[in-house]
Formats: sequence, C-alpha cells, structure tokens
Amino acid sequence: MKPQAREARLSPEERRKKIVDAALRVFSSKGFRGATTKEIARTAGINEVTLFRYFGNKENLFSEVFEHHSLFPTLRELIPKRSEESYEKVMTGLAAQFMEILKRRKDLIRLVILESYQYPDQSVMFFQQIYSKGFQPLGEYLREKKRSGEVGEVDPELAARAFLGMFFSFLVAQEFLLGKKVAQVSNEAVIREFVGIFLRGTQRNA
Amino acid sequence: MKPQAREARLSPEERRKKIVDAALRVFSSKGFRGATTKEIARTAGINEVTLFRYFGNKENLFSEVFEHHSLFPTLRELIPKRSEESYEKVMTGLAAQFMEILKRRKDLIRLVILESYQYPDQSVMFFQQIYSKGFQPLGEYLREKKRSGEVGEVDPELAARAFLGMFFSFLVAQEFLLGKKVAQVSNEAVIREFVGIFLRGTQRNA
DNA sequence: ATATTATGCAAGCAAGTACTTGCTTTATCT
DNA sequence: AGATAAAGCAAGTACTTGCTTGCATAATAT
Repeated sequence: MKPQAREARLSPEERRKKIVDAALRVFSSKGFRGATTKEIARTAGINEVTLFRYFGNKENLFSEVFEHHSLFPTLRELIPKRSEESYEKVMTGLAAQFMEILKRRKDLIRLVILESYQYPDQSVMFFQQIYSKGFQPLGEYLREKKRSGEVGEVDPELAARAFLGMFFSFLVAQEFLLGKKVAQVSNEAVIREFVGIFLRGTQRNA
Repeated sequence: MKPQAREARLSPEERRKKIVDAALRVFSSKGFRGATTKEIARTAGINEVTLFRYFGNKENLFSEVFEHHSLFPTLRELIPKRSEESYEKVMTGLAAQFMEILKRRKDLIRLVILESYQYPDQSVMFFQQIYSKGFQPLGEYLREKKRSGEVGEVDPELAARAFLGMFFSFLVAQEFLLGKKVAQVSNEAVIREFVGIFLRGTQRNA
C-alpha cells in the first residue's frame, strides 16, 4: 500500500485567483451568458460548488474579474517625462509597448466589447482607464512636442486617439476577426509603417 | 357593432425581413445565446411560433441575418477611378463615407465582434468583406498615387489599414464603449484631423 | 491522535428557453 | 359567400443552467 501523497492545498488567495483567471478566459470567449459556471470550474480545475462557496453567484465572479484585472500598467510611465529620446524613438517604443499590452490583455478587451452593451458601467469605467492612461498622457506628450515646435498644427488629443486607434483596430482585426487564418504581418513592419505615417503627419513642415 | 377593420397582411417577404431586422437588433445587443426567440418575436411584432414557421430554428435565423445584411456598398465605388479629384478630396470623402457606413452598420459590426469567437467562419467571411471592399480598393488607390509620385515611400496596403483603422477604433470607442455618456467630438473635426495627419504622413516630401 | 476546516461529489430544485402541437382566428382567393 | 392558407394563442416537452443541500473525504491546526 502506497502512503497517500498528501498534496499541499492552495491558499484561499491562490484559489481565488485561479478561479478569476479561468473566469476571464471563459467569459471572454463565451460572453457572460454563454459562459457556464460548470465550464469555469472545470477550467480552473476545481469543483463547481467551490466556485459558489467563494463568490456566491456568477455575477459577483464577473465583477471580480474586472476588479482584479485592470487594463494598463499605464502608458504614462512609458513616456519619458523629460524627453531625452527623440520623438521618433518615443513613439516607436510606445507603439511596441501598446501592442504588447493589447495582446496580453486581449481577453479582457474582448470581454469589455462583448459586454459593453449589457454592462455599460463597467465598460465605461474601462474606457475611462484607456482614456486616462492612454489617450491623455499621450495627448499631453504631443502637446508638449507641439509647444517645443517639433509637432505642427494638430489637435494633440485627437492625434493621440488616431495613433492608438491605428494599433487598436489592427489588433482587433488580427486577433479577433482573423485568428491565425490569414497571413500575419510582422509587428515590426506594422509599427514602422504606422509610426512613420504618424510622425510625418504630425511633424512641423520643415 | 363596428365592422372589424380588416388589416392588410404583410407579404411573406416583408414579414421575413421584419423578423430578420428584429433579429439583428436583438442578437446585436444580447449576443446569440442571450437573445431569446421570444424577444425577437416581440421586437418584430409577431408571434414566436411564426418565427419558427419561417426559419425552423434560431440558428437558421442567425445565418440569415448575415446573408441579408452585407456590410458594404463597397468603398470601391466611392473611389473615383480616374481621380479627377485631388488626393485630399478623395480621402476626405472616403473618410466621411466610411464613418457613415460604420455608423449605419453598427449593429452588424457589434454582432460580428460578439460572435467572432463562436462563429469564426461567419466572422472571417465578414472580415474578408471588409478587406476586399475596404482595405484592398483603398490600397490600390494608394498604390496608384504612389506610382504617380504623389504618395511617398509607404506600404499602400498597411497605409490603408492605418487609415480605416483610425476611424474604426474611433467609432468603436464612441459608439460602443461610451454611448452618449461623454462629450462627443464632432465628426467633421475628427475627419479633418485624421485625414490631415494621414495626408501629410503619406505624401511625398516636397 | 483528534478536531476543524476546506473541498469534492451526487443529486436535485427552480427557472428559463428552444421548439412543438392542437386549435382558433383572420385575411386573402375564387 | 365559402374555401384556403397563414398567423395567433395556450399549453406543453425536453433540456440547460444557476445555485443549493447533505454527506464523504482530505488537508490543516491543536
């Protein structure tokens, strides 16, 4: 008779996290209604009952997904305050980082789009984040560049939206609509091209 | 006793269309699973049973939504083949038209994003449309402009994606995530700004 | 070792929903 | 006016799903 291997038990926090992570994945692919608690439990590798013991009901779990996963490590930190680096370098780096973030948070983004109609509050909050952590800091940076004369007569905020928007929609098309079914363009090429257009489009005419 | 007002009955085609339209609306806001046949019927102003008599089941109705509503009246026609008009005029007009289309087809777009995971075939088909009717014609136009020297060293296809992407993501943010909750920017200002950036970004350096 | 606490498991309830059936009503056609 | 075909209505079936309960079991604390 083998002595039973007494497996160490996960701490409540770890367990909670495991469930929330699984929930994000399942919610993101099936939507709130399409996701079943059974599947979430299976994905998390726990019993369905345990899920209810932790969160009470499906809706609570859903909320917790949003609370635990905030979108951005903020772009603000990515923008060097005193721009020692060139405009081009900053924007290229930003684009790369932004795409990285979008890709990593793909599930969350999909979920927000999915449920934005049914849960407008959450999605508005979410957008506020994109705004305050994405558009706004970049807008400020561009405004600065405009003051210093490097950037010409553009609305800094709209320009920021244009810039991030190019990458956002590119990613949506690539990741959500196409999957792996279409010849992928390399990220580097896309970044180079988009950044190029944007730089020339915003720089002051020599 | 009033004589009963004998109401004229809709033709089968009209009825069918009414149901499909209602289905688009409900599917779009609730997703495939979230939408109930009962609600679709109520929205269409018909009896639920009639819905089944027409379409057999929910899935057929869903497919029909995609078949009956194709996304684009194609951008190709919007691009004057022999460009008598200036680059700027063409792109401005295109932007305006594109935004119009996106807005009008908002429900369909939302639905595709909603169900792209569960029904990848339909969404890929849908994207093919965006591609062949949006990206490709615009890419060709830009390639032409490049040949004629007006546009500089850019990848025409990626540039097309950048251009349409700016507007797409702007609309997603405005319509899906924000609703009417945030100060709207006028479309004209957005178009002017985005087109401006794009033009300067793609024109050949003088 | 013993008590305690957390988790798994099986079963089930209540509500919702896609879809059916049998029948009545109403508009249209001849 | 009478026959026909289409639509409405009420009820029901089969199935799913969120959530609960009672109990057995395994890990931790004393």
